[in-house]
Amino acid sequence: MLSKKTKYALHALTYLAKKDANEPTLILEIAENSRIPRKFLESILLDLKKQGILNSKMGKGGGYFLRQTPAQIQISTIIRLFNGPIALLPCVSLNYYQRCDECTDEMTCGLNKVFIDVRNETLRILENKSIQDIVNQEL
Amino acid sequence: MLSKKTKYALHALTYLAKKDANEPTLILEIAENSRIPRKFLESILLDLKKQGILNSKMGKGGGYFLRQTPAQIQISTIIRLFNGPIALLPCVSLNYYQRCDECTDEMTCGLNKVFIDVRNETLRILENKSIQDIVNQEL
DNA sequence: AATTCATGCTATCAAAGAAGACAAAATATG
DNA sequence: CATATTTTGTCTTCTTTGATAGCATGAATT
Repeated sequence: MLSKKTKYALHALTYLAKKDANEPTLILEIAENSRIPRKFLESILLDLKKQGILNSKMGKGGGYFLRQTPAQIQISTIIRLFNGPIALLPCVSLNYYQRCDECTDEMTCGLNKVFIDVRNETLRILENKSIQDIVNQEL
Repeated sequence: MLSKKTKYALHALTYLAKKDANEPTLILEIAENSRIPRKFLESILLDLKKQGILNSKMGKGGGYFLRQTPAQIQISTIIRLFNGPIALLPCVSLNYYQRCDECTDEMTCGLNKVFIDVRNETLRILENKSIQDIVNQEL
């Protein structure tokens, strides 16, 4: 399951995607409309900024706004960022690979093989979904 | 990601699937060969027994053995049992449904719609995988 | 000076992971 | 038949980890 953080991130991005990308939106506005704890949301938006997905402007008239188009922001990217690996086992993760302690030899591990397969198919699905798809569903 | 418990369960089942289903296997044998903490494994096997996937025999010559064929044991079943929902959001889970607090109206939530889609496709993959598939990979 | 983002720290809570002690059941043996 | 041995079953506790959330303070812009 996705963590709340991930869900909040997706909600916030969807909210921003529906607004004019040239007008910064206040954190507070996003927080209230998307029902996200304000302080928690701050750290989420900051992470998104560091990843180049959002940009922000300080001072009066400031706020956050999209730096990429909604169609460019893949859901898989957001999940990886806030939820970690998409793969179901560390030993089959592309971006967060880690050896399994139990497993002597990955070459002969049936679990490994089967879950590489699952990962590939899952990625095919998730990489075809973007924030734009979420927005489209809400119209 | 799958919990260790889930991974252990899959390993243990794979181990048992490779043995004669009529001869009970000792917990200790499974634990050592699959590198699973013994006591932790006990509780896992017990859960599998309660679900009708395994059966056990006490006393000398006792142990655990499969009650279903490896092909009958779907990986999705084991994941649900030890890892919880397969869906990525509580509001799109078939077996563990829960409303989202943030979300006023599921009908208009774009996230909901998109992740129902993801869930359906994920299930299509996982329900086609069984313990037999893992065993086959190891031969 | 007011507004807004940026950063770091702390507290809380729940769940996962692991291990020990003792109980119950089945079998073997004399 | 009685008892010892083997093996699973149950219960309890401990440690570790991660998610969630809130607070306090600093820095930048208008």
